Amino acid sequence: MPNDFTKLLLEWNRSGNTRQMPWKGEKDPYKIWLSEVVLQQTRVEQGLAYYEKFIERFPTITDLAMAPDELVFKTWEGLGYYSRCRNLLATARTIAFEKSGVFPDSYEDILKLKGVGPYTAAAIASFAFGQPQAVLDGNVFRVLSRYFGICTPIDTPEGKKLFSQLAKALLYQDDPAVYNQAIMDFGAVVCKPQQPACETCILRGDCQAFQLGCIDRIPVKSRSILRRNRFFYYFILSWKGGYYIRQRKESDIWQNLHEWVLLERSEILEADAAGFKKELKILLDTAVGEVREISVVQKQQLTHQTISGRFIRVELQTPLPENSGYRLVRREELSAIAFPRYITRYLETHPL
DNA sequence: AAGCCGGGGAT
DNA sequence: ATCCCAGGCTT
Repeated sequence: MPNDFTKLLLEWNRSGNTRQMPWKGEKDPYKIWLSEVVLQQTRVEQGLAYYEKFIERFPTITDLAMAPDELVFKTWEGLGYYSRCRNLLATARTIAFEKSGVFPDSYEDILKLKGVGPYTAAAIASFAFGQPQAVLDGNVFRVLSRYFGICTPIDTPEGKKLFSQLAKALLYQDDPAVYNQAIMDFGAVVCKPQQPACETCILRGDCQAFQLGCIDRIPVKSRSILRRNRFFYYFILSWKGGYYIRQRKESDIWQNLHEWVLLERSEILEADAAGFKKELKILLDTAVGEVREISVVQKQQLTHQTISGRFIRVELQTPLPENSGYRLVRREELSAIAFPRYITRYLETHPL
């Protein structure tokens, strides 16, 4: 027998939830998994086009598993958190080639997949296989903390444990999939982070945060993130119609994506052609050509870093040495290679 | 347990 | 500017 919260939530879902999404009611675990990974820390509106594009290009998990890495990364380009893409591909290959294309159907086995944590495992288990696993995402944290007036920080082990138990206890056993979908829809549409629709909310009579007038202070988070400033100077070196790039490998931002010749500094550098030419010469330990253009300062905000810098176009007079770490690619090849947004944004206004 | 990993939209 | 998003991995 459902409790009051679950009853009210299901009532809202029946009568007041008009939210539509392509994966709603979907039972194919591949599509569920794909949609969930795309949507990790990503708004539905932002992820939607990527989901459609993946399904179109890779209709089955085997299609995805057999695809070249670069095509998959190119499809993911611009969505961010690129480890999701790397793990997506690894898991597709594991399932396609080691599990005969059969998606695991128990929560425990789903949880073992790369890139699949407690939330995604619960989502797949409930949506694709109807299992009684309660999802716990940003929406659920917010809805439950407000409704029950819980001030325990949600980003601590204690908070995670508390909300996990609560979510489990509230789950509608007769239809876990509908319940999970409903609570996330409710959090996204009604119990929003800012300016929630309390005036029309059918749960407000029992909502502790609303009754106490502290909606805007719940959920509570313990730590605040601090950002560091980094300064990237990208040299776009051209040689005989080609351009030098490399793939980022270090454990740093934008892993697996490509970039131009990078000079990183701890401060902003002026648009000084002679200065940049000198820096480049030191960086590559080789003669360099003419500096054609230096861009204005471009800035991008990441979660833990603020990237600022310039793009410097240089026409080489000799090719780079073989051991430079960079490879020469033709201009036409660049459209198949994945770059971080910081670079594609520049290219939008400064085509090669 | 804390820190790190993108990009975009809303406020 | 700040917050947050259908979180998960690494250290």
